[in-house]
Amino acid sequence: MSELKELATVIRIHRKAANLTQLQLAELAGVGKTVVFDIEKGKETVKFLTLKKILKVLNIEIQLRSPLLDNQLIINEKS
Amino acid sequence: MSELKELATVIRIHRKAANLTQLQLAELAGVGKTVVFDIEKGKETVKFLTLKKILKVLNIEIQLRSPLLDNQLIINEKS
DNA sequence: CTTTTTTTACCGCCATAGCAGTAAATTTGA
DNA sequence: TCAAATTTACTGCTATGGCGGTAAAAAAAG
Repeated sequence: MSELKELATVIRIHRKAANLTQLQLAELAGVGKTVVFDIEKGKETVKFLTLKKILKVLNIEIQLRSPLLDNQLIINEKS
Repeated sequence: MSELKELATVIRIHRKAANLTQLQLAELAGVGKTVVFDIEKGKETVKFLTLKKILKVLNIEIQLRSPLLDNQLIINEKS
């Protein structure tokens, strides 16, 4: 399973857990319904900002990790 | 400091640590030099795939985190 | 079963991300 | 100091992401 398939799955699982339809999630995130569908389908070329809007609604954080980053930086925890 | 400023900073720090110029990083990632500059400047509307290409070169991993996923991690942790 | 809801899919349109080229600022380092 | 390297900053162009509308599958509810 590819990374973005996993991203798609993670989003779908969280959306279901939140008891939201794709349309509801899109509206809450302030994006078009097409994007939610595309992301859950595994589209790789979505805008990072758009993805973040959706992840925020679902309370999913993006964390950057690397050998250099001992303290992991959470980059979408606020705003 | 905004989230994406942090992302910009993380990328710059890793790029410097790898001793790469923006142009070299762009070429290694297979993207245009403009994008590397824009991201390090804090541009919020970069494509997720483009960002991933750059992060990959710098050996930075994107990790999704949420209460739901954390529980899963803890459950599966000591297998 | 039938009806309702949700998902999948496709459509044209618009806004813009990404591109190379260029050149000016800035930094580096010899 | 001063030349080279790098970064910053524009440009016009092309490709495409995101949009709502629509409607057919698919799933859920009754």
